[in-house]
Amino acid sequence: MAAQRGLNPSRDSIAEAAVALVDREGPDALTMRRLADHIGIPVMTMQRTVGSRDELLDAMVDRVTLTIADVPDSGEWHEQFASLFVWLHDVMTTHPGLVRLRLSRPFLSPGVVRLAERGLALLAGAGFTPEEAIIAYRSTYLHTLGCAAYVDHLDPAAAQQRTRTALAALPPAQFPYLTDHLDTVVPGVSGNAAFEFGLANLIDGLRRSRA
Amino acid sequence: MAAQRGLNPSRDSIAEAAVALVDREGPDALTMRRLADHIGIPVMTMQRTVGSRDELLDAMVDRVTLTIADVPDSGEWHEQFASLFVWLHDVMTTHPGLVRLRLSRPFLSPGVVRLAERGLALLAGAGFTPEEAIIAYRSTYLHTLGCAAYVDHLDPAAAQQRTRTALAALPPAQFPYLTDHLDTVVPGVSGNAAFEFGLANLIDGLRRSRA
DNA sequence: ACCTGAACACCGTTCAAGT
DNA sequence: ACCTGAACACCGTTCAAGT
Repeated sequence: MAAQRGLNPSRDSIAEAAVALVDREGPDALTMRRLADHIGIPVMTMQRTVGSRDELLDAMVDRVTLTIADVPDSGEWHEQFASLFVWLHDVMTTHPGLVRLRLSRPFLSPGVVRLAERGLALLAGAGFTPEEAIIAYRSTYLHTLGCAAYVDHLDPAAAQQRTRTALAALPPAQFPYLTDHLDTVVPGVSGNAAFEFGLANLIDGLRRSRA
Repeated sequence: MAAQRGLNPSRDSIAEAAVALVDREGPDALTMRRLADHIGIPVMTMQRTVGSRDELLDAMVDRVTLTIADVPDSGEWHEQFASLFVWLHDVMTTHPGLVRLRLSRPFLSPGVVRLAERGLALLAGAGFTPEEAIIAYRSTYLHTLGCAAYVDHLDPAAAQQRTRTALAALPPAQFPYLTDHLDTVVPGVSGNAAFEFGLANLIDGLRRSRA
């Protein structure tokens, strides 16, 4: 936890500690002061190597998205295309707070740029023009991030309970469907199944537009 | 701007001022103190009627999503279904900071609940089982919010410039597609066209699964 | 030169003092 | 009882004092 052998921790190891902190205690727990305390260095020493808070968030995304190379590049284009976004969704849901923290700016980390290159190249290989490819890529990309952003981190049970309470209080006359199907609707708020369904649906549409 | 006739502003009028503040100066500008100053009342007076910061955010979403009744309920189910999400996307992109501020908790405002009721009822009418309907609804819903969340608020030009600079610096050998199609890719980062494309694509898939 | 403590200008919320 | 000022425990970043 503390800096080893008196050496100041690197940008990447600070980012690692920050990701661990967010994973453990949620996005609101990430403050420069608290993180520095966790690592065991003065705040200003950390500030010096990692820059501002926004730059720390960049470093966190950099770190977390580096593993894209693991996605295989064999198989049909649509299978590879799907794998890319399953990978992205996995990364973002194993570190849930992160999407929320970084929503304000476009992701330009090496891993994400490589994802875009591979995704767009796959679409080009399947016959999409650049204009078609960028829109197809973008809609799949935003679908993935949208689903990942809505996964509740620390307490999904509490989120479901809040939803259930709110829906159960509705007047059945105006809300017949929601009140009738409460037990089906409430578990559905976890976005995971919705992601897979939407991704398959989107990619099916892309394939069909090529046939 | 100031409270009229000595009366303390209502929860809704505080929310109105808060939405205006976020529209004008972005999500980071929304603090309890600054908002109270804008309205012209002491912070604690505001706190009293609106509750905590999280409850203020709820009030803002409540206010902004009230107009769903305007969506017409005639036409084919898939047209109505599409209109619901176009409406949601419109609302969220005219008040961009809001999605980001409220990502942490499920939207349970009256307008959003009514959206869910109508959307799910439309799917049920088209023959989807409850289990199918909730997943279909959820993926469309998250796609919409995902696209809306990534619209950059205050300075889309700056966001595009940042993207362009990052992509232009890539080595063409490893990133042939991105460097070749820079002028097509960069404008594509605005999520609007991607939203419409993805929505049509998703709904086409839903229709096909019913045929 | 490098490092970092102290200080600054904030923040949301509690708590108690005013009426 | 209602209202709200002062205080508390934070926050990110600047600035200048240390070595």
